[in-house]
Amino acid sequence: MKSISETFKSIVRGRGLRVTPQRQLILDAILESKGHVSLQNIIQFVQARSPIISLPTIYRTLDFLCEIRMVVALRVGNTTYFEIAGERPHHHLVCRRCGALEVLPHVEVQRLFGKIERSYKFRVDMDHLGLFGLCGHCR
Amino acid sequence: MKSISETFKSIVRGRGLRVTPQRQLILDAILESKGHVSLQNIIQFVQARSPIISLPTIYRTLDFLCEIRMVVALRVGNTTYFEIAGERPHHHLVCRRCGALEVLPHVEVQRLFGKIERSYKFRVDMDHLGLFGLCGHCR
DNA sequence: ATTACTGCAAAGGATTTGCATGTGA
DNA sequence: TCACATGCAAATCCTTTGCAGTAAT
Repeated sequence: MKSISETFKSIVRGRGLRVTPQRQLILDAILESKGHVSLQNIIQFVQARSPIISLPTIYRTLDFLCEIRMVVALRVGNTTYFEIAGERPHHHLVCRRCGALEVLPHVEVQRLFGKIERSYKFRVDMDHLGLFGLCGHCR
Repeated sequence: MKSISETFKSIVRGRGLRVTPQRQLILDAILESKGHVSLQNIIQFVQARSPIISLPTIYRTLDFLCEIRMVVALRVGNTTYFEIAGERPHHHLVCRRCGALEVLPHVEVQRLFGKIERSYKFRVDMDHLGLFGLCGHCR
């Protein structure tokens, strides 16, 4: 089983594109987060390690990672999060107070989506939901 | 029973503030929509009728209407919608194809929120959800 | 007569683009 | 070598702000 970094290199090179230190570092920022990172945190992470990397490169690289389907972008409220593509669909519970994100599996929302489809003839097809509220600690 | 426009005038004057043609026109844009209007549609509506009204005034007035609780703003994806405050909480089904918004009453999502509270000790407190998908016509 | 509200122009922040240079394959 | 990727600077988009003039009460 190849590591995600290896997979990344094969995908990129397979397309005749290039693996650069910038791309690796930005991918690392997402990998090390074990879950999801906000755009702002990625920028901090990257610039802390290598202040030379420019903002346009960060934006372009994140677009690039999404295009090659290594990464997905999630909009939750005003914040954009990035995570390694994979275990989708799934959802997040976002604490308003402490900002913690907790994963909510898709099965939990399937009943609601099914009910909506039956009652409203509307097929909800969201593969990510960000639900705000208060977590156990902050209640 | 007073009309919404009358209510608006009393609220505004009651606070020592002023009813202006600009504010009335922007409120009309929301009232005539029978439901919800996007910011872009409000701008179009207003500027079609009175091109003199400036963008800053539109933004300031919408903030103002929200502050006095006549109107609520909803972010659905990248778009901000405005509607007359009132029957909340409630939710929207948004068709990806035709853009139609359908109302989803809060009861429908209550079961999910309750389940989440029991299983995850997380209290979801969203009073508006925008659920994307395909409506009956566009399926 | 007050003083809140408006319009204009300009500032602001976040993201994107053009172009010359640098660099991975 | 050669095209892709980067960095810089500038452009863009949407929204907000400062300020002097206008208008509602």
